[in-house]
Amino acid sequence: MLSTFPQEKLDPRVKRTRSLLEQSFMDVVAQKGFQSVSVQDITDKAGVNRTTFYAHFPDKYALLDYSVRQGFRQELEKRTLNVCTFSMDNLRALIVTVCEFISNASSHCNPSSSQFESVMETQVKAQVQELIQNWIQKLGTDADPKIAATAASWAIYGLAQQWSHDRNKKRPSAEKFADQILPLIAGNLSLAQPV
Amino acid sequence: MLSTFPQEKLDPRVKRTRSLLEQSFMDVVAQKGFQSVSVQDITDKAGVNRTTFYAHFPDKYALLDYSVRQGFRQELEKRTLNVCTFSMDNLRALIVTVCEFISNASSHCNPSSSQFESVMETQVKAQVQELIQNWIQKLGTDADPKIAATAASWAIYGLAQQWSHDRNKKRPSAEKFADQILPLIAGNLSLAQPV
DNA sequence: ATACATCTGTTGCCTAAACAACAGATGTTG
DNA sequence: CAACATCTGTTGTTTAGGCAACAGATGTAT
Repeated sequence: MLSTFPQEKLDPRVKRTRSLLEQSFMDVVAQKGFQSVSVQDITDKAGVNRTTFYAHFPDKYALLDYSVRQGFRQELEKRTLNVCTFSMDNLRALIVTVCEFISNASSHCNPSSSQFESVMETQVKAQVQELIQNWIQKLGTDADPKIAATAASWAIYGLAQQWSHDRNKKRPSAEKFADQILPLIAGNLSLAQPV
Repeated sequence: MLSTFPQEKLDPRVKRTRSLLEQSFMDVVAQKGFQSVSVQDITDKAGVNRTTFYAHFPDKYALLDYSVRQGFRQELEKRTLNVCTFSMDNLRALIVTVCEFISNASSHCNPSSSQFESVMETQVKAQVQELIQNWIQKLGTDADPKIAATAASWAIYGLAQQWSHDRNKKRPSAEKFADQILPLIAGNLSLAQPV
């Protein structure tokens, strides 16, 4: 199994605790909003001691980071995009994944603070970039992987965000939208000049 | 809060582990049947170390006991039958609970070994008896609580089991059936002669 | 302003859970 | 039968998590 995100073998207790905190965090944030949630709220709902929280995360902002990162990672794993090589179909699937992830997050989270959106952007872009860079390197073309991956990840995120903010009745589905911008993004990948 | 089943304040880790084992046990038994399931199967699915299992239960038979006991207890708690006094409505609700619990268990568990049914009978009857005995004692009538509760719990379980085994198209709903046998059971309670 | 409550990080001590490794039982397959 | 695998309980050691208690920050209502 070669994965872009090789998850080290963690103590089952650690996996369990983090998973409990993450799930509880999602629930309680959806209910009270991010800012007004306390560490106590999170650990109470998770059934975990408050001290244990601080053994894993410095504060609730770090848990926000972690949750978004894990959430997006799981979406990639669902579609096995973490264990594949480049293809137009996979690139298309990646774009759809980003669109839907942003869309779900902003609808599900209440109210979507700028805190939240900033973390979303950072984490999602970082993972998209890492994935694409990995694709290009395995292709062995003469494009500069870092340049191309950066451009593509920013473009994808920007377009996906614009799409998700679009409240127009005629907004296309995520799939249609992905088809529409696919050539543009693919261009980013192949046209990047090596340094 | 006066409850028939006062649950001591347990270490959250203990509650969590037992709950994980119980849930995993239900899943894996429904899938492979009780006899062919190993302790390893249970702990693997639960994400718990095998050694930890033995810290809580001597063997899988003990977990079967525990799971059935807890399962039925939770059904009682859902309907707040663990924190109430006697009334015809509550007695009716108790009968319905037993009927549905047996019915669900035998349909959900695959295949329902005699092991399993025997444990069901023991655990459910014991709890029904305890509950009814408690009701009678609080009433302060001259009926002998132990005698009456024993008779009633056996009668309820026997009738509920017969009802659940009934494959007739005209079998009444649990509620209708409870109405039907309610006078008979109530008679058990009031007519028990003191020693 | 001040008293009261709640939240935040942090510490030291204790207990539950993970893990590896063991011997013995059971069980299948050639 | 013998070789092999799998399961069962058990032990000793290490690590994560629970808990009580702390000082300081923030907040809020009188």
